[in-house]
Amino acid sequence: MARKQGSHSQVTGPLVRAAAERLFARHGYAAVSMRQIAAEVGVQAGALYNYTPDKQSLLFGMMKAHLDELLAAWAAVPRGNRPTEALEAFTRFHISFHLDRPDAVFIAYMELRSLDPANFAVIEGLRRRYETELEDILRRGKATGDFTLPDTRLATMAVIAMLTGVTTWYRDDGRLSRERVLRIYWNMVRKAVAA
Amino acid sequence: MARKQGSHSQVTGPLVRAAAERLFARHGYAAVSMRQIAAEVGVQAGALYNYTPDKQSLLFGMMKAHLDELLAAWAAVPRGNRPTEALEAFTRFHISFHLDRPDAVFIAYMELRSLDPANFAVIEGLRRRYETELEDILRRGKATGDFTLPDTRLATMAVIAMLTGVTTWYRDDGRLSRERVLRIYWNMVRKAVAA
DNA sequence: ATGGTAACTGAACGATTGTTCAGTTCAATG
DNA sequence: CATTGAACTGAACAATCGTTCAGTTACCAT
Repeated sequence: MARKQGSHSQVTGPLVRAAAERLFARHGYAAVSMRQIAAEVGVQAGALYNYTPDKQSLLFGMMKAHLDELLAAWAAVPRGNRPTEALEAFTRFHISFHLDRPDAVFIAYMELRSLDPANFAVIEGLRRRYETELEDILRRGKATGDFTLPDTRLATMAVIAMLTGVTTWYRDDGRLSRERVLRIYWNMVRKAVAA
Repeated sequence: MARKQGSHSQVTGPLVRAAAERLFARHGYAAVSMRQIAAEVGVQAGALYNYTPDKQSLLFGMMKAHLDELLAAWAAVPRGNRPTEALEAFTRFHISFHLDRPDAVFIAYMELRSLDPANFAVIEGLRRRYETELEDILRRGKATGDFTLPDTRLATMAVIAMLTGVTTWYRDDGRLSRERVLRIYWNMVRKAVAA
């Protein structure tokens, strides 16, 4: 046996990336073997190398794609001019985006150490660019007097940590609706940075 | 060659646990081999099995020790009666404790998925007990009217995530002193839950 | 001094790892 | 319908994995 019926790279390729993402998120990059990924796709391990030069590229590719998409999606979000409005937009965007992609988020935050130094530099740069988006909002709000922030960088990290934390406990079929979570978090953020 | 000069289990034992903790934190449980740990200690891989029945126990042991210590340390912290005082005590304790043990904290949060189901249940239970300490404070503060919290459980998770996030960026030789970080974070927490 | 035991070596084990590749089968083109 | 290239198998590769163990050495109580 060799090629399967109805097999196409346009079909198998996405399946490979999806299986890898799911498994990496569940068990961690180092704990997942190429054979496990292949089994999930329904293929032999060797076939994966039609879709990635190696295991590391599989990880790097999905992390880069995730961060590119994150930055692009935020760039497309309409936001008010005033810092408070921008901060609310960011809060709601960040939570929503992350809740929609729990696996990708988990990998992006947990598997940084599994990246080659060169790949790490790229991903770290993108992550930093995203943080700067929030930092800029906070800085503007501080300048206008809308926010009270002893240290803007620290506030940036604190808010991001708090928002990203949602992914660790939120369940779609849980006690709280998504909209309710968004509202409560926005309220906490608003008060935390309030003048 | 066999036994080294001056070798004692009281010396080597802690060295093994320290090396494992450092390496697990740096590269992840699955990515670290027993031979790497042994090399860090200056010993052959087989010698490690005088100090642990297997690799999994090494991980479980350090996570359990960490959480036991965390709960004991918090129990020993003097705190005021009023919810606001208790919350401040918790905030300062949590950050301080975590900044003192970056590796143990990292492992406790990242390697949950590397635990056997039985071990996971134990660790998860301890973690939950710790979260409940904060949740109780918030609940009391809500009852007395000191705090405004639409959802106590959500607030608990948000605050813990924010506080634990400190470990991802804080450096002892960094821009901000520890005391300054403590103060700023307490201010944000205070405002976030304020009535 | 000597025997016992604690601490360790070094080699080995079966299993599994990422990756390669010659060969096989299917889909699409002419 | 013949041919070509894409998609995949199945076996193999060297390396490494966690773990075991017989043997060797150093420490310590007697």
